[in-house]
Amino acid sequence: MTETRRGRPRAFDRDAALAAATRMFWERGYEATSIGDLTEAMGIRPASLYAAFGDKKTLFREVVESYQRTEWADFVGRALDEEATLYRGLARALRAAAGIYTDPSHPAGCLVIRAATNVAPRDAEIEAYLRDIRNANVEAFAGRAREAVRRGELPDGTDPDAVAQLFAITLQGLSQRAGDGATASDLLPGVEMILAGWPGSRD
Amino acid sequence: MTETRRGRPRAFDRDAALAAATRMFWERGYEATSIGDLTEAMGIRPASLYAAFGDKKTLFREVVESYQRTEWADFVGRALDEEATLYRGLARALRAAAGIYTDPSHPAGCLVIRAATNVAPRDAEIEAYLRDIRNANVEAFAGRAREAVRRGELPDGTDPDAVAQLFAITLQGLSQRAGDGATASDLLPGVEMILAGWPGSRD
DNA sequence: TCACTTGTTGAATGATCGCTCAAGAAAGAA
DNA sequence: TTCTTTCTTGAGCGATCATTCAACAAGTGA
Repeated sequence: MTETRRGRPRAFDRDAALAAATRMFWERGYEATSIGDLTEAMGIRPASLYAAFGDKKTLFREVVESYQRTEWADFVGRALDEEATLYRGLARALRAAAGIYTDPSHPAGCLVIRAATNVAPRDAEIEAYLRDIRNANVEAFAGRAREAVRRGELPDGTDPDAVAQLFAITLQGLSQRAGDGATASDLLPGVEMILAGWPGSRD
Repeated sequence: MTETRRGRPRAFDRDAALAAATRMFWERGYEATSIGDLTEAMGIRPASLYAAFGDKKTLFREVVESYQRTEWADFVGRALDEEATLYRGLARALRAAAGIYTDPSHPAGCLVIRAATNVAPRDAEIEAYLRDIRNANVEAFAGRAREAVRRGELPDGTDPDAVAQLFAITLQGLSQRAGDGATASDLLPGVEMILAGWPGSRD
């Protein structure tokens, strides 16, 4: 029972505008993207942006939330969820990251990792917002690793936190290297070398 | 034969001011550090900064050059130069990075890796300046790895570029994790797991 | 002593920042 | 038609940005 909207209808596609904003933030980061950059990319004027999305910080949070639901970010969680063992999930995620982070059809690397690294004090909450997401992801990796140790997928005494940090270090490093122009074929052999150190079974 | 300086002498210690500027840029990055932030940290006024260091970009380049000569950045090259084998140099550098990047006595991570990642188009040359340094370092790693393969330190068929990317991915990932608040004891076990995959001799 | 050189001071430059507002336009409701 | 609601437009807000300038201060050289 959706009521008919009163008042003048929006003249632009909200989802398309959000996608354009996502691309800008992904490419330049939060602070380096100005409202002027956004309105130009979205094809609207400032007052329309503020009416439809709130202020810049609110828009950015909505961008991040929608980004995390896309395949460009969700591939990690899906790999860990869908594969039967931790090694398979982790290996699939890291190999996929080498491809996705360097895919030329969109900005390099991961938006959550890259978009708010150098930030003035006035935007410290945005920096913390992304950092909290990243650290929560590391904690989720550690939980998955503890489960794997319990299941006997890893040798006794293997440190689940070490596995989680290995994973986080590699993912964040891949994102950085992609931002520096590395290609998938540059990164994949490095990923394979890292996977070679895996302590347990590869099944 | 240093001539005596004519004119009014400088009222501040240029090296100390440069160190203060380094700290600011290291902590916040290039764009998020304003001239006002710098003059406050350096204890001087804008006109003195411009007289002594040129404009913001020139100051930043001098900061980066002096930073690279410090132990906080030079430890990588020294590890690779001083150790007899590539593995030893690489292992020493990565273990040291886990400690140095998280050392609470200075800002987290590496200035060259972190200080210009989200940058507006007007400062694209600064972004490129640091990226070129990083990519030149990767190329230097690859050269060192080619030499190691030639020397027989690594199994036949080992890809020197893969070794270089493994090294770069890990270093840049460590810098990122340190920026997110990870400690040395968080990161070291992850480093050890990565080193465990090394294909050749550990000597 | 006086010219010359260099550094410091405080104010001010134009540009850009995120954001807002008054006026008008386009829809449904009465 | 007229009222109400919502959106768009274009102009403009104060704040902050990097940078500069004229006036003054503190040294050296003659």
